[in-house]
Amino acid sequence: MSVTLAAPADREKIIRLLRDEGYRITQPRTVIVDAILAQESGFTADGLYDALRGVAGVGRATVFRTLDTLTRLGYLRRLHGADGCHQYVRATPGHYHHLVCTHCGRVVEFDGCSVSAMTDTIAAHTQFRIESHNLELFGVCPDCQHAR
Amino acid sequence: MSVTLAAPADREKIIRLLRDEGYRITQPRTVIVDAILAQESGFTADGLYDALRGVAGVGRATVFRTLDTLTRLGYLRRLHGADGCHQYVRATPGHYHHLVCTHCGRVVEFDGCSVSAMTDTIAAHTQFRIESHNLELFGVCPDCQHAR
DNA sequence: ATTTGTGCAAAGGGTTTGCAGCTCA
DNA sequence: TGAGCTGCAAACCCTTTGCACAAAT
Repeated sequence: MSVTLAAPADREKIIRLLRDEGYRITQPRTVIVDAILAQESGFTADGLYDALRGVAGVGRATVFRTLDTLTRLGYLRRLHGADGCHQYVRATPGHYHHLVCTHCGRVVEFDGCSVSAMTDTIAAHTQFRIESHNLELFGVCPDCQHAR
Repeated sequence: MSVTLAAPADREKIIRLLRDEGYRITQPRTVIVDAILAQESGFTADGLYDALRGVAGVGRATVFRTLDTLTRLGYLRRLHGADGCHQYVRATPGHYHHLVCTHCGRVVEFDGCSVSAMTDTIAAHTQFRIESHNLELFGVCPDCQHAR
């Protein structure tokens, strides 16, 4: 199993991928990317929009469109569980599961070797052909456990 | 591991629990419970409202409120994955995971013995104290695999 | 020069709320 | 009878869309 802190902030890598995928590197997009990299934890689209309000004249639609793009590219993931079905977290393309600290919002990613073992078992029991899954974990990170 | 077809339809059990919890057994609530038990698969609040439209003068708000109540009592669960973040499925209180057929919508429940093994492993690796999780699987059920 | 992206404002979907009246216990 | 529940409609929140203009390649 591999476990990493979520999303090593790599502005250049994101911008390069955007360009490689045929997206233009516009001022609003770079501003939004920077704002995302500044987020300590999960965030909502509208929260990000508010954060940008003072800084630049970026429209709400552009925020939504850019979040969508980055989600498609794998640099963001939408979370659904616990509080709020509309949060984004930074992600590393290829890492598919998140463990979120419910106190400070810190996000840890882990890969799914044991997940696929489990889906195999369930497939055998149910005869379903399992095509996808959605797994999110919530808990308290070491720092927040000690800081009390 | 235990695997069951989701939610053996038990109208009386639900109504008894509602009463035990201090809820009144009103005509709209029973109509909504019946409508839920008639659902073959996942459904949306508004879909249920539409289904009731012709039958009775049940208001949209009441539908939402009742779905909320039944979710709290464990007889419904909200699904988030795949298509639509706003579906409900019938559930059995105490069973926490669902496997949904993406073709016919059939829902199978399974318990989480292997899930807790996995969360233990992840907790050991990350030092997080894991408090809750959200797991949904999507696939194709045996019937839909053969019917093609 | 072209094509893509943008802001704005309006529309859209889903859900919640306020409240007067109704109903179950 | 009275607390709890309801329907209605309006409000609300989040997200998407249409469109004329602006900016990146």
